[in-house]
Amino acid sequence: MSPEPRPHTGRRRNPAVRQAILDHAADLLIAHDYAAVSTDAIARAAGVSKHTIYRWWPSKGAVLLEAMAERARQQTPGLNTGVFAEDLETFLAATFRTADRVSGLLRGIMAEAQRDPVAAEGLRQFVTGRRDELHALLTRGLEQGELPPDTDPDLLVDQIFGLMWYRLLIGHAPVDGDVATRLARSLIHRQEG
Amino acid sequence: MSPEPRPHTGRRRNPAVRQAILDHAADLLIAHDYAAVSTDAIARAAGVSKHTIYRWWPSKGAVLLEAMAERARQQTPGLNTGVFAEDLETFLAATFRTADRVSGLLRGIMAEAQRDPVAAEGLRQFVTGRRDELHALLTRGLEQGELPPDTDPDLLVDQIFGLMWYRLLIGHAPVDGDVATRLARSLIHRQEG
DNA sequence: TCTTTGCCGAGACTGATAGTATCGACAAAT
DNA sequence: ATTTGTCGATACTATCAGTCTCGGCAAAGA
Repeated sequence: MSPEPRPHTGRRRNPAVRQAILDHAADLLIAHDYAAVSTDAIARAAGVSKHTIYRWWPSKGAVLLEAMAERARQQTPGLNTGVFAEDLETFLAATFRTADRVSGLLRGIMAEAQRDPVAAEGLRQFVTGRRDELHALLTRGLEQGELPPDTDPDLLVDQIFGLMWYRLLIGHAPVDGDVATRLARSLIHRQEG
Repeated sequence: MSPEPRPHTGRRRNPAVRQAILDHAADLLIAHDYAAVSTDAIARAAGVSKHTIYRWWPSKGAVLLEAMAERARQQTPGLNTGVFAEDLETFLAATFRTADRVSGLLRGIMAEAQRDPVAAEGLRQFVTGRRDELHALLTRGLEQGELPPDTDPDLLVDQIFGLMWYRLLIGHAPVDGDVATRLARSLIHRQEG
C-alpha cells in the first residue's frame, strides 16, 4: 500500500505556466477592481486554460492568495540595524508602503477570505508570519527598555497591523511612510512622558 | 417643470416589509456564512419578493449595510460617567462585545464593500460616525491629562478599531471584553511610566 | 363607490461567474 | 514506441445579481 509507487513519469509541470498565472492574477488584482477579476479573466490574461488553473489550485482564492504571497516575498523589509527605534520605523515604513502599492491585491484577498475557507486559512498563515516578525522586533525593543515595560506585544502587533488593514479596507486615510513614521514615534516616545 | 406636482397618492410603503427584509438579512448574515447569503435567500426568509428588495435598495450591499446600521443603532454604548479611564473601558468593552456577537454581519459587509461602491460608501459613513465618537472620548482624555500629551487621537482611533476589525476579519484572536479591558488599560497606564 | 396611483408577490429572464467534464494534442521519461 | 501526465479548447452545470412583466390589491381622492 505504498502511497506513490511510481515517483513521477510523463510530462512535468511547466513552471512558466504557474508563474504566468500568479503574475497575471496579481497584476489584475492590483490594476483592476476586485470584482473584475474572475478565473476566466486570469486564464485569458495568462494565456492559459481555466482547466489548468483548477488542476493546481483548489479555488480562485487559493490562486489569489499564492499570488499575494509571491509578491510579498519579493520585498522583505530591510535587516535590523540594532537600533530599535530605527528598525521599527524602517519596518513599518517598508511594510506600509508596500501594502499601499498592492492595496488592491490585499483588499481582494481579504474579501475572498470571507467566503473561501482555503483563502481564509492561507491568509491566516501569511498574516501569522508577518505578525511573528513584528512581534520579535517589539520584544527586542521591550527588552531594551525602548517600550513601556507593561507593553503587551500581542496587543501592539494587532494595533499596528490592524491600523494598516483598517485603513486599506475602509480607505478613509492613507497608508504611507508618513503614517508609519508617526506611528513608530508615538510608540517609542511614550516612555519619556 | 415642477419636479413633483402630486405629492404621493396610491398605496404607501409597508414598513413591516422593510423591517422584515432588514431583520432577516442581518439574521442570515449572523447565522450563516457570508457566501450563503444571497438576495434570493433574503427574499425567501423574509417572505418577500426579490423585486421589492430592488425597489427600495440599489444593491445587495446596500441592504446588508442598512441592516447592519439598524442593528448597531439598537445598542449604543453607555453614557459617560466623567471618569475617563472608566468611560474608555466601558466604551471599548461594549463595542467589542457587540462587534463579536455580530461578527458575521460585519465581515460580510466588509467583504461586500470591497466590490460594491454603494456598500463601501455606506460603510465609510458608518465607520466615520463610530470613529468620531471614540475620537471625542480620546480628546477628552487627552485634555484631562489621562493620555500622553503627544498622543495623536486619529492614529489611536485607527489603532483601536483597526485591532478590532483585524481580529474579526482574520480570526486569529478573540474580540471580547477581556481584550477591551487590556487594551484600555495599556493606553492609560503609559503616563505612569 | 369608483378611479387612479403605486406597493407587492410570483416568477421568468439575462448575463456573469465558479467550478467540472471531455477531448485531443503534445511533451517527457522509460 | 509507449506510457504518463500536462495543457488548451470548449462545452457544461449551478448559482447568483439584477431586470422585467404581470396581476392583485391597498390607499387616497373625487
